Amino acid sequence: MRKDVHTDGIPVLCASCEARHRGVCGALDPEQLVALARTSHKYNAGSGTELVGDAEQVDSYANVLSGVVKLTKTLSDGRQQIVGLQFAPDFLGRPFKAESELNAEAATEVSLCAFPRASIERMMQDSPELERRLYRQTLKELDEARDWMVTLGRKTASEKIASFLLMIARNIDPNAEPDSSSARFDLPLTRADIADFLGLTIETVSRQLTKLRADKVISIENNRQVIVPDLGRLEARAGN
Amino acid sequence: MRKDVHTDGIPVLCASCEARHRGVCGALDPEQLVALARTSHKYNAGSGTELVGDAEQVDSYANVLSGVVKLTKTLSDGRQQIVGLQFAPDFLGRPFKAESELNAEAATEVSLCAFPRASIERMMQDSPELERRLYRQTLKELDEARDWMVTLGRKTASEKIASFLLMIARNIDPNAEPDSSSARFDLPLTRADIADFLGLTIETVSRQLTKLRADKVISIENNRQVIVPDLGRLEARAGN
DNA sequence: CGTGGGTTTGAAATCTATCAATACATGTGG
DNA sequence: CCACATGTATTGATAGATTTCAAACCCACG
Repeated sequence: MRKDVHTDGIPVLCASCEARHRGVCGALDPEQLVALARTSHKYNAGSGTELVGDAEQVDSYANVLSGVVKLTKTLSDGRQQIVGLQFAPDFLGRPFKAESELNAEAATEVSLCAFPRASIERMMQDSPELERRLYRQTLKELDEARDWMVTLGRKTASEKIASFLLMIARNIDPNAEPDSSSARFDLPLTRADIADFLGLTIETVSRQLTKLRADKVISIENNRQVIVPDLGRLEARAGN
Repeated sequence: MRKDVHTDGIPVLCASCEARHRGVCGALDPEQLVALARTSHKYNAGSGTELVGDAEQVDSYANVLSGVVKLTKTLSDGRQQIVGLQFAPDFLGRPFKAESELNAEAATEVSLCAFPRASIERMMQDSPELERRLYRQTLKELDEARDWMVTLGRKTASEKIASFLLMIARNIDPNAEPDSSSARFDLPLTRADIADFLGLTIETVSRQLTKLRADKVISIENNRQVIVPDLGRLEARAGN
């Protein structure tokens, strides 16, 4: 008896995985997927868990299946900066380098699908399509990093906050109606994280959020749930 | 008669080109090099020349052969941020995207070797080695961008200046003795450019340079030539 | 009901930006 | 070769934004 053609040969682990479509695994044929899945394991990590340490040997990469991972760098005196946020179905890892230059930490509860570094690097040799997907994600991350440099270097505190909220809304509004003019979501970051992302202090973040609330651009429930009734008005404050 | 084996089949255009060794062209065999060279042309551009405009269709990429190219982004009200600097033998271009998201401008006199976008993208199909070199450069740029985000978000004005001088010293000290403890170079950027790179004003840049000079960490001749007698002392001010 | 993490709010201090004037370099023409 | 003009850089005084220090608040949780 013939199995459904679409799931024929797809590992159970991958059957319902978002990364198989939009993520890097989309580059793999069923055979390769089986090979990779054999060495993969899915796991969850609580908010705050360190996934990769700075200056640490990295021997496994992962796909983000749900939740948010923050990438941070820390100066010797403790000042910290978030240099990247990863959402599902992003690939987590820096090919061609055994030692991490940054810290990866779960910003929320996260679910990951991890596989040995060697598996991916071997598979990259065989599958130009896989390498190309990884390359494209890196280009996307570079675009995002450069956009963020403008925010860090040239925007005011209130523009930074508005830009941040917009970025989050675009990445995690669950009911992702393409061009809805409103949004509602849970902040995946604490005030301290937001401060580290924007190059501000906790207090400044709090004050600016309060101001946006006072101006009725957003409303906040339980310190976490954000409602943006009109994304256009928020965008007008992002200073682009 | 047999030609010298090392230059056998190498196009004249490429014979003395740095990009053929350290740059992306190093990925190409002589045959491919000939094919690419046929559609390439070398040219110079004076300081200030716009090489690629924001939101402009891009139909050619290039290698930087000498000089410095700055990549900038501008907000609608004119605030500007430099989001990347490219030195020889960097590759200039953003594969997989027809429209530029930023502005590329000659920061000094530059010499470039340009080729049609289509040539490279076609050649990437055939040569995984070429694609890999481009991928590696993108990863390097991403690493650099993330380092710079820390500088923009978390360092003080004087740390920013010290970090900037160190970065320049590492990239363009002509007599590149690997681990010399001193350096001497011409600043490739004006005070205004430095300000746009660091997210500061021109006055703050000037004041911090003056302070470094007063503290004898650097000396400056003709506003351009910088001498760093002890790179260690400069590094100590970069705040890493 | 108290404890503690995370958040908000307030007042003062600090850093950088802004505004304004002066100095310096480079290149031109007399 | 010098005087002048122009763009660029330095220096000074003041204003403003964000940080720092401190205290109160709020909620989730034991």
